[in-house]
Amino acid sequence: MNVLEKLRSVFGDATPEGGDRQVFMAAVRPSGDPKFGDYQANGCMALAKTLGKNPRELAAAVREVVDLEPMADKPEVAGPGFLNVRLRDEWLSRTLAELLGDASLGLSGPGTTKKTVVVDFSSPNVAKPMHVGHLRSTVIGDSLARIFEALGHRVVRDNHLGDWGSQFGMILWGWKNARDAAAYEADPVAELARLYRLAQERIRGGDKGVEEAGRAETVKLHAADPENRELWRRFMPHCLKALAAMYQRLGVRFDVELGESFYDPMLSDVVEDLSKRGIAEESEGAVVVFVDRKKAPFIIRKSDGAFNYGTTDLATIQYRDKTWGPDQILYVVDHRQGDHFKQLFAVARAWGYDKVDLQHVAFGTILGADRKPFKTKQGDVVGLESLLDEAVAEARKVVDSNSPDLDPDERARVAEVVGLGAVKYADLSQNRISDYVFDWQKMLAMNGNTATYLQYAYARIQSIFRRGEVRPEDVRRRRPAILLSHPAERGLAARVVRLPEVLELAAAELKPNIVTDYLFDLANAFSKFFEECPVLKAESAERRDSRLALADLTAETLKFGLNLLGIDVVDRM
RNA sequence: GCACCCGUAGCUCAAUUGGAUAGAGCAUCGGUCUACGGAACCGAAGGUUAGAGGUUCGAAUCCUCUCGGGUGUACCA
Repeated sequence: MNVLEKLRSVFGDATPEGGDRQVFMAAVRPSGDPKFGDYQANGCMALAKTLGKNPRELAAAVREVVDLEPMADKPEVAGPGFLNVRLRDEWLSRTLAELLGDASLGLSGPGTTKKTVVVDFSSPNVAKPMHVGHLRSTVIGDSLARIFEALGHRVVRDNHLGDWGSQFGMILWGWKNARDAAAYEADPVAELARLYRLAQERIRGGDKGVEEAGRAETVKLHAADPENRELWRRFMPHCLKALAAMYQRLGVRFDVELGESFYDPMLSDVVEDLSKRGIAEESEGAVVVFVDRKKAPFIIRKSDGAFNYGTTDLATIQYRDKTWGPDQILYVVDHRQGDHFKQLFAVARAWGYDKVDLQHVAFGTILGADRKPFKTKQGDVVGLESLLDEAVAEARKVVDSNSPDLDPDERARVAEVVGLGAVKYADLSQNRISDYVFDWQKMLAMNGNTATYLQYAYARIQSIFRRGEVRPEDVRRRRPAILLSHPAERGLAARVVRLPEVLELAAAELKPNIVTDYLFDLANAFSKFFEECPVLKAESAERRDSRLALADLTAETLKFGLNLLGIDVVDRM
């Protein structure tokens, strides 16, 4: 049950004469301050102006009409015209009791209409090891996919691999001119990465020869040159295997991994169709679409006849629309491609794809402490593998010192879960468009607003059940009455029931940090409860059962929420 | 030059999109313990939301200008 949605509909029915129901509903929201209750309706002030009435009187009138039974008593009119709602304890108790046996924690209700969403994320270039820059897209995209799935939407996770671009031309050049056969034998991906870096360095150093040679290799590859195609086919499995290993460690999966190469056969048709419809035109030898005459056009065929990523992206939209008929396509990509997507979406709309909601889920570049793009001291970008290893090693130190009683295998497992959780959470708990300052300390932190804090709260709850020799399933089956006489109990209860509305908001805003904020708040409320309300030594059997139930619901919510962030929990840590 | 993004506590970030006294974490200082796990809890201090105007019941949020930073800007992806 989505409490906010329910309240919105109830207040919607009480919209004053002449007011906009939608606007009035949207003005219902959780209270920022508990002293104003649990939820508040703020629509009266805005309406008062358009209707030419006194906002407090309007609020008083709504108060009389609105029917909050049995969730709450009549709302309270406060300030200039706020309507404050406080959920009834009996209602909260009953709702929690229902949640107790519900594996979906209240998400399985009728809810909003289900849609199909394609999430295009991670999308690394193959043949280059993944680095910290790939983390954001991978982790944010995975989390958004999980959130939409949890809400019952149909999700297509698509890894749009960069397996066809000019970086392959550079590798081909490197292979033909500088390969180390033994190194390739030993570790193909490392050798290919070395060749790529070598080519890049030469080009950056002003070597026009390498630049042209690389481009020529790319053209040959695209033109079905047998040798280059053969090399591509040889390299790809190694590259994909290395990527798959990384995704497995991260716990990220895809439904499809259709790279740029997949769309290659469709590109000439795309250009032809756009030209035939008069959307594309020739300019300076290239085929382009002018989205805005004053600005640079969107190029779909270069003057040398080759296609570029804009063409591929259009073919991709066409394919996705045909294959899945999505309502929404999310592109989880660095904000520096904002202009590209703006143009791409405009061209797609002109082309007829005006029903699908195309969204660029942009995020900031990762910077070092010096505010320049993040590098190690050696000048290389930090590899994702070594970042994860570092985080896990850091976690291992803490586990070793705090829990020497766990056997080494289990400590290793806990360290992996805690370390990866820390890294993912550091990325997900902040979702600003502005650039992101990479900070080892923050990445590896395990105090405060971190995944570790949430995992710790979970482990403490499991510990209660272990110590009390109680099985959570038994508590769930008993469905004890939930007593909310202590403020900490009530605070916890009011948060547990918010999960569905939080997920809806996170999905609407495309912001996983809404989930992290919620979970941190929940864990905080639990810590307070844990300090102030003894569970196993509660003063009565009824109270003990009630608190066990509250603890179990909190644990299940934490586990569920962390899972939506791609983060695991452990029973002991 | 033009376009877009950003500027919030010492640092890293929130603020449910115009709501009530701008909140967290880290760092600093002080407290809590025979504990159902101290990877915790409580408290203090820290702010003219870059600056100046404007819009209105109400602005970190919207508008204008100024200052500062970032990104993009015709054949890389």
